[in-house]
Amino acid sequence: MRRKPLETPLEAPEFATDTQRREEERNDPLFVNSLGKGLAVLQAFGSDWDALGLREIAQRTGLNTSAAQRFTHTLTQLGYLKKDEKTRRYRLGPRMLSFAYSYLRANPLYDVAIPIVISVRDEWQETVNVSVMDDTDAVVAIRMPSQRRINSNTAIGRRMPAFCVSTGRAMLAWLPPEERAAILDRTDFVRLTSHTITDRAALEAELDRIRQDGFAGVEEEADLGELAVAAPILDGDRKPIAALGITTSTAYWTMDDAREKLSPIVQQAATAISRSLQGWHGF
Amino acid sequence: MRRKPLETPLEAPEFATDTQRREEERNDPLFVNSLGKGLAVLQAFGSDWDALGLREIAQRTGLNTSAAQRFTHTLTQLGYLKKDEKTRRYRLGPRMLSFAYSYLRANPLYDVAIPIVISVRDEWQETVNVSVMDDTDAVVAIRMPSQRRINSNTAIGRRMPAFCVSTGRAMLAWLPPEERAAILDRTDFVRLTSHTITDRAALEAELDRIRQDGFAGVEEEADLGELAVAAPILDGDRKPIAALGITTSTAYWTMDDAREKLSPIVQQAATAISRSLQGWHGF
DNA sequence: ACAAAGCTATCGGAATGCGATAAAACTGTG
DNA sequence: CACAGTTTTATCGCATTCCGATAGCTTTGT
Repeated sequence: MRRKPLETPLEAPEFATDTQRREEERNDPLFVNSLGKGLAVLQAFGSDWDALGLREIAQRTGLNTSAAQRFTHTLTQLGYLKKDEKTRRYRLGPRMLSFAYSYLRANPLYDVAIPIVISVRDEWQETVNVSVMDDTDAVVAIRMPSQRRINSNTAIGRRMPAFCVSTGRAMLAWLPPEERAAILDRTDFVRLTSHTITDRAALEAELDRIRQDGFAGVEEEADLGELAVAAPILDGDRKPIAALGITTSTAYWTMDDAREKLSPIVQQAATAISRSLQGWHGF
Repeated sequence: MRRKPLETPLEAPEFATDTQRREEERNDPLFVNSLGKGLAVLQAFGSDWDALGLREIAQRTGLNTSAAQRFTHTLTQLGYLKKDEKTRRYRLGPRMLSFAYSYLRANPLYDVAIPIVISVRDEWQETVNVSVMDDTDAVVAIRMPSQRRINSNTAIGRRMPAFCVSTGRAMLAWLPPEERAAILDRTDFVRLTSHTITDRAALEAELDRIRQDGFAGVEEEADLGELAVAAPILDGDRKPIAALGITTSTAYWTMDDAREKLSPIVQQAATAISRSLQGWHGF
């Protein structure tokens, strides 16, 4: 509500996909609709700030009031939603955080990456994060913000289109060609800032360059004033399962400086993590 | 394995997670069972490390194979689970992280707490976290680990019984008496270490002391070798909605030192956050 | 104060999820 | 490599469970 809506993306379209997908899956006999709808209700809280009323939930999910009623009721009973009895509005409950815990604990990446992320952050006083791939998006899995660039709208779990962020590009660049192509086929090349590369051919050329350089550098393509470099984290099969990036401000760094000083850091950190991840195979 | 169909199949399906609650909700006409079961499947991944097979999921959730099949299928379709086609086992997908993001972004606590948490951590080189209350548990919402005490089994979303951790006690101590009592009634006073206070009367006395002191200090009651102090974060109604704590090691600190030096820090930080949270009312 | 909007409660009907079962795909053992 | 044991996938008829319309109730706004 009080956040600058500059050129930052207002991520609305996430639910639209769910709706149409549900439409297709109508005659999948194994698909449990009720579950899909219930989860859609949780997703409806996606990127919004304040609590939602029943009516709003119904609108966002495309459910009718009765259905929204049943699902919010169920989710509240189970502790996933909290209801303010006074305003009769709903919020996500802290239980939602525990899903993140389960994910992180199950992933050996977390254990090995955390100490390295911390030491890089402390040494360079810059924000460090590790992201993983989810379909066409890069999702932040670990984040250690620096004092001078906190940017509280980026937190663990934030998803950004992979094609325009440094960690995403690092992963894309190391993907086998056919997988890369498949993801780019599905990608919506949204222009998040005036600097965003939205031409697929140009992006593919950039990815090849990244692969040669050993790291990805991105300047103001996702957020204005932001400059980031990232390197891929590879599993036992040499497939990119994550990427480690340093995010900083154009106020402090030029891309040339970052290439020279920051890129060796992220490469070194990422390969150190990769080394510890031999024997692990992502899906 | 097949069951003998000789006996009359009186309501067999029961939830491993919460059997009794399910029993009550049996005749709640608004409760959507399919959603509850689907979420139980996600919870089944809770505290376990490696991927789960269909059979294991069925066992943990108390669902039969068919049901487990339908729910894993649905969750996989929607991207919440990832399936390894080779081993046919399931893992949580990165999408689970996004729930945490939604929760954090919706909570004004995050924005105001993050900078303060960071500066305390950097100044004192100690692990700082902010936890919130969920029923009888304290759940970590923000965590900035220090170099020397990383403890990767504590991460965002970890839930611990409130009664035996510093942040939990800080919140309990500032709760209105009847709410405090209600929570303690439901609490299972497990002995996590030999130091854990498991006597309710003793705990209540300690909570009163905490209330007077203005902070909670806990030594080795949840984890051996760990020492922590915490202070409550209050909303506009002066109700505790969270707590800020410093977690450190008994190798570096004695409780006396911590009381003297660390407790003013957490109290100061927590009140600073509380001040910014005037006008906010938790549920 | 009075509408209008939003939320809660109820209910009959039928679509949808249920669970048994069988086939298929692995796993392990000699 | 055959064979038994186990886990996963696929199919299907039936009844349970979810659906959505509706009406009554509570809050909000002017």
